[in-house]
Amino acid sequence: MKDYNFAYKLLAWYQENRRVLPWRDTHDPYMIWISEIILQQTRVVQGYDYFLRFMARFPDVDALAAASEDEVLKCWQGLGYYSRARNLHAAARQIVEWGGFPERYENIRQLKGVGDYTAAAIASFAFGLPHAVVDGNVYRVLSRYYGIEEPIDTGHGKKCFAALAQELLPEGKAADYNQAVMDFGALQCVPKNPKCGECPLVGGCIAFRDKRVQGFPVKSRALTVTERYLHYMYIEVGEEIAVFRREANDIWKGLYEPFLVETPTVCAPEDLLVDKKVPSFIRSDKAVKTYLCGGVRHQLTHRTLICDFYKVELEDKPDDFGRSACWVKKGELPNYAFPRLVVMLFEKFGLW
DNA sequence: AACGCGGGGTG
DNA sequence: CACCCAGCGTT
Repeated sequence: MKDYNFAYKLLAWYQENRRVLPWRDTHDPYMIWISEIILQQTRVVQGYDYFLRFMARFPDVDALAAASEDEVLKCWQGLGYYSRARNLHAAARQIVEWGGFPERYENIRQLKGVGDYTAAAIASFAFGLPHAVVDGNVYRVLSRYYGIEEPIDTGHGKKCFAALAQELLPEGKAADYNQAVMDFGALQCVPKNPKCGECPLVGGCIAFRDKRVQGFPVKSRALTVTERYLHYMYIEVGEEIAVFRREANDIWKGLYEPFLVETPTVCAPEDLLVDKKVPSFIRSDKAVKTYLCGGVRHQLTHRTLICDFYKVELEDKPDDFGRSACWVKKGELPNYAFPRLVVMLFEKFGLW
């Protein structure tokens, strides 16, 4: 049996409390697509300025498709989850090849970087199609209201929530309803200390009735944080700095960084600057000086990066790094996309 | 099914 | 410090 009460109370709340955002009140699929990718695992306040800059720099899908991947990543610098930018760029070229933005859910869903959530968001917001979104807000709101103990991070759990969300979708109101649940989760039914005292749905909320609001949603496993040990070598010859584009399927793929030596465990300078750990041209002798400038800890969601920063002084460019270097003039460094950690190191040591 | 992927805000 | 955010792709 369909619970119309839930949807209509939510829609009434939304009319009074909706956020005004630049990607709302438009049906332009390009604008909606960009906003949805930016907002994956990213709060509105964090993505807001990036959205405005991105639209100014790449106003339509042709502009995005014509750009280089490096230009797109530069625009994305600091936002994180850089595969979003790479996939966005690849998808733009796909769209141009198709001759325009896809208008059916199945075709939208085929774009790189577009999963079930984003396909439903674009389909409903741009084209009014009846697909329910399921994001972190929806998991929290539905699990609390209906008291669902099914974990949200298993295949079975995801299916259950997707089916319920779809069933709750009011006919002809997919766009408003989807926006309503997400705003409700972001503003009212927040993760910690939700505003149950002034909630229009509190009368039917199972979690509130059982005084277990903070126990929802249920997750089956916890995040594990491990450490990585990075040693950056700032190599300057004349006016030029050696930087390298990360190509591996690892953190920061597609971004640039100084010469990196990574060790499996902590490693002090006297143990690092020996044969077989670093290339010979970095080891200090009469012609080469390598010295430690300092260290920082950098916290990511799932990694603690323990990072030392070295300067290497030498007279000529080494002929073999074992990887392909880009020699960049100091003043040109801001044209390259760097991880936040590298930006902070450059600032800390006054290197740009 | 489980894991990897950023950065920042919040209590 | 732990947890979460308009999730997705790979293994």
